[in-house]
Formats: sequence, C-alpha cells, structure tokens
Amino acid sequence: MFELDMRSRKPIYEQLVDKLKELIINDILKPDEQLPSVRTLAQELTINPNTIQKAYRELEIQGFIYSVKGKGSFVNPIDMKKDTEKMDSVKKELEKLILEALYLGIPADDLIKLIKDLNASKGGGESND
Amino acid sequence: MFELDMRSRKPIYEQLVDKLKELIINDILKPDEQLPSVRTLAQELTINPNTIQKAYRELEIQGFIYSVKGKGSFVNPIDMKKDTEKMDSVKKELEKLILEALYLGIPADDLIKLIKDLNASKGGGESND
DNA sequence: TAAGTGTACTATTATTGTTAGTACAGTTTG
DNA sequence: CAAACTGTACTAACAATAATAGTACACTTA
Repeated sequence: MFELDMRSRKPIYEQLVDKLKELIINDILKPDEQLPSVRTLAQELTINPNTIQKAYRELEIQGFIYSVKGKGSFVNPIDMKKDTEKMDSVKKELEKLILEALYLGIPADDLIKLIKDLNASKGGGESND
Repeated sequence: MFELDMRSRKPIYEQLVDKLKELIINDILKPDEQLPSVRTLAQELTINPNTIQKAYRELEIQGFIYSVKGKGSFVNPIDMKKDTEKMDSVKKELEKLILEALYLGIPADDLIKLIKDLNASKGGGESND
C-alpha cells in the first residue's frame, strides 16, 4: 500500500501524510472509509506507531481524516462550506508554482491543458456501468 | 529587502530560498544581477553567514543563481534547453496541487482563469514606456 | 472480560538547523 | 605585493526536531 524512502531527508510522517492525501484526493480511499489502525500500519511498515499517529494527527488537522477513540480513523468527506480557508491557501500555493512554471518557459496553454486533462480524468471515470 | 519569521518551524535558509526565488521569478532580481554577499546579507538580517551560504548553495543547485569565487553570486539566466528536468518536476508538483484544488471543489475554470491572469500580468507590464 | 481502537505521556537517540570561529582561494583596487 | 572584498570549507557547540521504545488510559465492540 505504501512505499517509504527511509533514506530521504523528508520525515517519514510527512511522506505518510503526502501518500495518504494522494490516495484520498484520487478517490482510492473513499469518504468515511476506515484507514488502517496506527498499530496495524506501523507493523506493516515496520515503523513506530507514534510516527503513524503523528501523520494521522496532521491529516486530521488538515481536515482530510477524522479519528474516533475506540473506533478508528476515517476519510473525511469534504465540506465546501467549511473548507474555504484551505481553498485559499491552495490557491496561493498554486500561484507560486504557476509563476515558477511560466518563468521556466512552460507555455500557459500547456498549463491550461494540464488542468483540463486532470479535470476530465476526474469526472470521466464514472461514465461506465 | 527580506522579512524572516524566526519563530516559524520552517528553517531560515528555506525561507531565504523561497524569498529569493520569488524575487527572481517576479523579475525583481534581473538576470546576471549580483546578489548581496553572504556577509553583507548576514549582517543586514542579523543571522549567520553560514545560513546565507546554505541558501545560496541550494539556489545554485536548483539553478536559480550561480556563484563565482572572489566575485559574488548572480541571478542565473534561464536556459530552456537545459531546464527540461526542472520543468518536468514543476509540472509534477503542479499536478498534485491541481488535483488537490479540484478535490476541494475549486472549479477548473477558476484555475484556468488564474493562469491566464498570471500570464497576462507577466508580459503585460511591458506595454508602457 | 478481552481485544481491538485512538490518545497521551516520558525517556532516549540520531539528525538537522543555527551559530560561532577560523581558514583558504579567487578577484579587484591601490 | 597588499588590502579588502568575494565565495567556500571546515570544526565545534547548542537547540530543536524526528523517530523509536515503552507504558498507560479511554473508548468500542464482541
């Protein structure tokens, strides 16, 4: 389920946060789906449960999951009304990256196409059935 | 010239890298323009010259500046032929952020407009004279 | 009660960020 | 050559952080 780079300078818990965010964003982990428990995942990855918990706690702060004592941790369904702050911060990050891309000489049209493609693959997967 | 947040968890040298990248990308620091020397900037910001050097070294690795012993550090003119690797990595980062933005419910049209605006403000500043 | 969940601690070690100081190599100006 | 500037490369020390290890507690489910 995960591939961690123990030699990386990037902390393990940050790698975990990134991976899990990716799985959630790509809808591989569905809303309200239960994540592996801190102890289970720690055993699978042969790392310490505290490190898992740190990642889960961070994901909870960022609003991607929620945890219930005695039950487990679950994917948090997005709430567009509550998530305006996060939308703003993501937009700011996007601005910086877009400016960098333009600075490097990537055509604006390429970036626009990138968005269109990603947007299409997002909703497009539901055409079958 | 700079505003550093000493209380931030983000290392000072990383803040410096970000600020300088921003100045370069926004064309405030022009190609081949000389940056302040490590000692001068360290004195201005009342931080250690080693920290400045760490930032400059990182910027050199990333291709934004070049340094010449005895002369100084300078903004590196971009070379679209050489920078294909960096373009690819920026595109990958952009993909992740765009997916997150779409996941949060930001309309694709908003993102496209963002690109168009940034692209216009980039070249648009040269119409007057 | 037992076994599973998340959570909260303490302690310890390794790594990293930052400062401080010294030194060396190259450039420029006199 | 000398002086004053540049970048660069070290060592040493301290503070903060990442990660492990271990223990304990609260809650849920069977």
